[in-house]
Amino acid sequence: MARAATTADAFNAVAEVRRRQILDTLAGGERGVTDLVARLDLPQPLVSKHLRVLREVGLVEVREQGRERVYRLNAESLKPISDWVRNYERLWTQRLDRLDAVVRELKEKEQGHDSRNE
Amino acid sequence: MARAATTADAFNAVAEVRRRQILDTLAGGERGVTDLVARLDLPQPLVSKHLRVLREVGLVEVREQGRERVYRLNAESLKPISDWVRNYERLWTQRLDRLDAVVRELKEKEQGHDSRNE
DNA sequence: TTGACACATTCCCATATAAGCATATGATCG
DNA sequence: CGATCATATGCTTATATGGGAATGTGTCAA
Repeated sequence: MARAATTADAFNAVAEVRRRQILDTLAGGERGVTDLVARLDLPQPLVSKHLRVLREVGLVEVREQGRERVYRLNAESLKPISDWVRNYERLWTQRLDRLDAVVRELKEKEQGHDSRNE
Repeated sequence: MARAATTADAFNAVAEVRRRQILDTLAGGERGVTDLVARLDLPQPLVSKHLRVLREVGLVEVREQGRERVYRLNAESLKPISDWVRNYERLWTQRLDRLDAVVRELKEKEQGHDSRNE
């Protein structure tokens, strides 16, 4: 088996930096393709291809306006990623908390008694 | 150019479901490879390969204990993902808020006056 | 109708993956 | 030392990607 398709889910779609850049740009509001091309300084076909992937995963939606295609972000599709990663945030903050605790302990020891081992 | 290497960053490493499962398992505590193999019901070489990718990205760390290699999670390496996605969480909660507002407005209209168009 | 504009699609290629299978490496025990 | 356990690595194959270049498609204006 090869790697899962980029269109398999949000995780795979978002793994590509350019696609994240596109989403970041769309977070600022709807944009036509030409606008995106200008802002990202990428060849138009490339942008269109990435947009297609994002569309297939539901991360963006299109609206036709004359001869323009206005893309907009659909942030909800990022929820699976958000949900998954949230369970881990606890872990590194905990770790920092514990570090804080250790630091406090050390300070108390330092002030209270003599230092056992320098 | 082909797709970015899976070892390019956490985004790419985590795109693979199996690798996420491994991380999920390690979130419950350190585990040796054989233990992981049993829990995930995957061929050992496959697990080892995935672990290597995770190691190269810094998502896990190893400790040698006799002839065992105990892997542990390094959650901080998920921070880039967490940081990136956090900016979007706002967007869909906002959207829900706005929906709430719309619903409230509709209810008020419904109760206050007659309905213009059913 | 013709031309310009806004996008999407197609073809091509270098690259590298995930998984399967076999085998190598390294530590431990008798 | 030889056998065994615990992991890692090597090799192969099917698959599909991102990007480049060229071209197709649909819309609007003159």
